[in-house]
Amino acid sequence: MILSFAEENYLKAIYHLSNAGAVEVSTNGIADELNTKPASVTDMLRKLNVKEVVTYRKYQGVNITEKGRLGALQVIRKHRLWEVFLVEKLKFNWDEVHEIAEQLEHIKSPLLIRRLDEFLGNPKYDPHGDPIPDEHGEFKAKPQVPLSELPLGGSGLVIAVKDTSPLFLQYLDKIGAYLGAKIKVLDKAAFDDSMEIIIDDKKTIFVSREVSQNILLTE
Amino acid sequence: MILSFAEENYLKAIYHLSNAGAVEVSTNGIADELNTKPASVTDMLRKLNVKEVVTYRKYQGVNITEKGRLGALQVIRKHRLWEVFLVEKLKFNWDEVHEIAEQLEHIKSPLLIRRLDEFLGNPKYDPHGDPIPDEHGEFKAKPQVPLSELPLGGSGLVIAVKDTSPLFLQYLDKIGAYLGAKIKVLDKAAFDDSMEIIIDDKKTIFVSREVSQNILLTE
DNA sequence: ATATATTTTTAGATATGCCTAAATATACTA
DNA sequence: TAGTATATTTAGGCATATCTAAAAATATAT
Repeated sequence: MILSFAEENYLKAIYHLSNAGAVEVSTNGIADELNTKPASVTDMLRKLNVKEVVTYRKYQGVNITEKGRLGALQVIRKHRLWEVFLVEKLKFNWDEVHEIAEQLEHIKSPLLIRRLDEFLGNPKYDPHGDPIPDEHGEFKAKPQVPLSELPLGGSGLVIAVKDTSPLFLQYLDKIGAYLGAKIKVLDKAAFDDSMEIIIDDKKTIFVSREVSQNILLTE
Repeated sequence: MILSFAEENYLKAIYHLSNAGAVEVSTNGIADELNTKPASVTDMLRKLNVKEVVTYRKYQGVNITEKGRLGALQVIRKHRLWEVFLVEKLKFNWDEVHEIAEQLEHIKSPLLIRRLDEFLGNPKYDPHGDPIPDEHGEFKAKPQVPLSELPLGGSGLVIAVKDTSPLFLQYLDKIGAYLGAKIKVLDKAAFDDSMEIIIDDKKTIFVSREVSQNILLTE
């Protein structure tokens, strides 16, 4: 099945939205995710429906099919492998790789990806802690808990980040909250859900709810 | 200056045709090179003319401008660096890399290319012996003589290949005419321009004019 | 349950990049 | 140099992917 650039991006967006809550994905939600207009989404959904990567009935939202899920996972696999390459081999920082990987993920060559995977030593996680699907779309996600849900006194290791925008990642660099860092909750403020945490038993800081929701930990 | 995928491909084709003979490039020549129709070329030439990467007056052929030449060289730089990456790092054979590099050459990120160049150790030549332009479009081509022009008894080292199609490269692999191999002309047949050669003082074979024109040597 | 608000779709454009068929300009040749 | 062949351009379409504005369907709230 051959998908265009644009089709791959829509599919990926629908996959992500499916996982982030309801199975039913809305036209507006996709438009938001992709910074396009709802009218454009409607057009594309009809095309994706014909290709049987989603099931779509107008006004009824859209569901990704198994075929679509596997297609999306292949694009995600490529994206994450390229991110590993950029960080591990080309010495990019983790906040610089997303945009470039958005381009690289559309390169069509199964052999290239197999060789790249090998060259990188078959990594299982990308620089943001997200799991890399294998050739069959299989992956194992480690159990992840947002920092925001930790109880007072609770602790865990940073295993992934939800928001991968440069600004957020740069902030994490600044406070030293790298992947693998240990975070312990010292205090929680009920009124705004901010918390005081200590990173690697060294640095004590306050983080807002916005931040604590986007840091994922293993227990 | 931002060029589209298609614009970059046209520019590259025009650059190659400019170098391979006349400065004036023909509409049909470009159509041939890109496997498109002359009518499509005419459309594109008008666009490229507006962007000032070529000078074009209808029925008068087209010339690449300095701005266009530099643009083309950047695409060529990316193409050749990716080819080095594919062969040196991902263990592709030299006949497998062209198509993939055709895709990779359009990735937009100056920083990526700078880092890739560094990672590869600033290579000066690609896997087919072609020089890699630097960031300013500068490169030094070694003097190249087609095998077909060598006199009887003459010899040289394979420094590049003109035809980079998989079939030709596989043929060269088969006869052992890798980059760096020594070739000596043992006999020349005037009637069909075929020749008998010896490769690395070991293997004697006959090659047609078609082949000898596409093997480039240093003297 | 009816009115209002929101979401989604349709209709009609636009831009890119390609095509075929026909017209026109240039080149070649007798 | 006239006539033919070749090269090039124009005209009109098509597909993809986007948009705005308006219409239609669905959701919500009193």
